[in-house]
Amino acid sequence: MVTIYDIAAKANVSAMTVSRVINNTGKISDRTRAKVKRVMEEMNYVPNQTARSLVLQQTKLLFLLITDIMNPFYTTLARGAEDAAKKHGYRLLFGNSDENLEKEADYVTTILTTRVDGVLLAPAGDPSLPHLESLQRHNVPFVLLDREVPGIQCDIVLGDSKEGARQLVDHLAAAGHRRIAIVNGSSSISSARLRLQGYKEGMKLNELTYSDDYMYETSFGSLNDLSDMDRWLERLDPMPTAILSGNNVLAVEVMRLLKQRNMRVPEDISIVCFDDLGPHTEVEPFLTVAAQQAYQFGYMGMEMLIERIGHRNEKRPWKKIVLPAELLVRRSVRPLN
Amino acid sequence: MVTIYDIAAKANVSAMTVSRVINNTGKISDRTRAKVKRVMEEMNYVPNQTARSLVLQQTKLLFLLITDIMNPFYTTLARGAEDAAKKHGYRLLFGNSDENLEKEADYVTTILTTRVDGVLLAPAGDPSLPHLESLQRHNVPFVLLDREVPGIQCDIVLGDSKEGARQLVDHLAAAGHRRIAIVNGSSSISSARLRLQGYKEGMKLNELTYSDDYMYETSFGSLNDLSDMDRWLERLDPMPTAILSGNNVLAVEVMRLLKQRNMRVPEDISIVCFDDLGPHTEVEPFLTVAAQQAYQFGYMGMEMLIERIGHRNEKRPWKKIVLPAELLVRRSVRPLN
DNA sequence: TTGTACGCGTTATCAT
DNA sequence: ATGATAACGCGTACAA
Repeated sequence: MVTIYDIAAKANVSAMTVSRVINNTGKISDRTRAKVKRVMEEMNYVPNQTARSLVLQQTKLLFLLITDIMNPFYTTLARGAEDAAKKHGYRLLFGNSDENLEKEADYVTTILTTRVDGVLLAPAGDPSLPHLESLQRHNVPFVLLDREVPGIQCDIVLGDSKEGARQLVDHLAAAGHRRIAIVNGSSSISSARLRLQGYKEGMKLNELTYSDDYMYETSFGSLNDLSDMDRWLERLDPMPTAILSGNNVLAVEVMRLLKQRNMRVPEDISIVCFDDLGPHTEVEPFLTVAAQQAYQFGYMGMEMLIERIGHRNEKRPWKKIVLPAELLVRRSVRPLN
Repeated sequence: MVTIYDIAAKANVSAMTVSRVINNTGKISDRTRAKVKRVMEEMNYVPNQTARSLVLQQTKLLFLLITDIMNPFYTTLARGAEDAAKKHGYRLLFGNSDENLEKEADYVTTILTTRVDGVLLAPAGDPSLPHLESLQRHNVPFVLLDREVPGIQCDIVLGDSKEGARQLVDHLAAAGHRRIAIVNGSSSISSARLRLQGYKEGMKLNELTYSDDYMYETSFGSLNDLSDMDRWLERLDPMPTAILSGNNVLAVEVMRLLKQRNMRVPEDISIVCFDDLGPHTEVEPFLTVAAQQAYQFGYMGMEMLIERIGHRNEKRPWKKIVLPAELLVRRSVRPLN
């Protein structure tokens, strides 16, 4: 490997001079600088970031941990995070926990041993607490995305889940729906809890009755097996006229199930959900959704993180950004009145 | 930061002994090992991968560079790559070139300075040549994905683009279509060239006439502006009855355009394309496609890469994997006979 | 303006 | 079974 010493020898200067040329620090005569640069070119020199990291005690590496790389919400978010990181000269390591605590634990180990400068992460849920405490213990700055974790104080970017869910219920109620069921992610996830809460409040405000039977809790990720949800739906009597889904992936699973049961959307049942389904829809977007600003989650979260890293010694107050969801009315709701 | 010296001091052993415990190398008495382990626990010791990388001359980092993080083909591929990397104890750095040569160049710089152990990449196109030569010059093992680059010998995973395109034409021809147009990615991309070639051969085999007017070349990424493609379509006389799209994203763009023109698919015009649209489709998959094994691209490519890294000194012959595309017949083609 | 000595945290080599 | 020393490639502090 070509090192600064090889350059130094060939250019008849010291390694220090080469270092200064590379980093544009200190005073260097134009002649020396030109000579060193020429030799670097000739020898195809590339600085060794590993050595640099060791001495500088910073890697210029950031880590983004998401929970579902197949979900367009997270890929769009990743795009925002990547753009912001790049803008500030950081590189981005990348992981996908699959809503799985053990995979998340593995990634935390990687994060720690890699000595990344900071972490942007969507935690798997409340049980992620020890993972986050571990990051804190090791002084790794992090910003949470989309989900709060009780017991952790930190910078965070959230969507307005409660308000968004209420809007979805309002929309359904305005269309004349009275029996509205909800399919939601795990109650160990703060955003799922808030969506449920917003749903309940929306029901109450619209003077609709809520029953626990009308709630089905599962995972936010893709489902391998729809039979359990099928049994839930089977038992409902009377059938709901509409279903609110806690996120986009679940909405698709619900539609898959309805299809199996030969029920049409929205003729037989209406559907709304949180999060949009990404730009690459085969046909005109169909689902009525509370769309979140996925790109902004990543972009703003990353800016917060880098800001925090820049002032890691000061104890600035934690920042919390709450992004509103936008109701996009499309064709998955049937007017009943 | 807690180092092996801190552990060593507290455990009354040398740093070397601590290192041996960590890496399970050499002979250590059970008593010493237990003591060292206990101290490591107490002090929350985490090995410093940076220092390790410097001395071992390997980072255990791999890099995946794709061209469109919003495209489900690539996210699925990424998932495969990640799974394979993890299985072998590697971590994965991640970049998104956006089909853009300059972004690609930036990432090559990152790759070089980071001293990753290997790279898995979908090149932006033939002009990526100098970037790949740069990797070769610096002895960075890499595996190409989806696209060949003339002038570069290396391991590679390809889809059978020619055969896939021919199948799509066959399917259209069998449905009675005679005027088939093609919307394709840049001809500087090998897979786009092969798809065009497969299309032409398919036309010939089915005794259909091909005219250059019926070919529209653009970028494989999302289009900001459909007006140019609109003018192309406008000029066609007679109108094609079907369009073959070079990939999934372009197919969606074509459908967006047709929608603007109030043309229905497949009633007014039929559409087929390369690549599927991912698992999260709002409604039942609609497009008839030549589906590629996206996950396998990533998984097998990663295994090849790691295999290559393990034998980087030997000069084994380059491997080339060609994955077949599978025709999935759905509802975007109207039978004309 | 340029150079010397040292340290970042770890592992390999050689010694005991 | 354990330890001392050097080395990985670079940047900081200080000296010249």
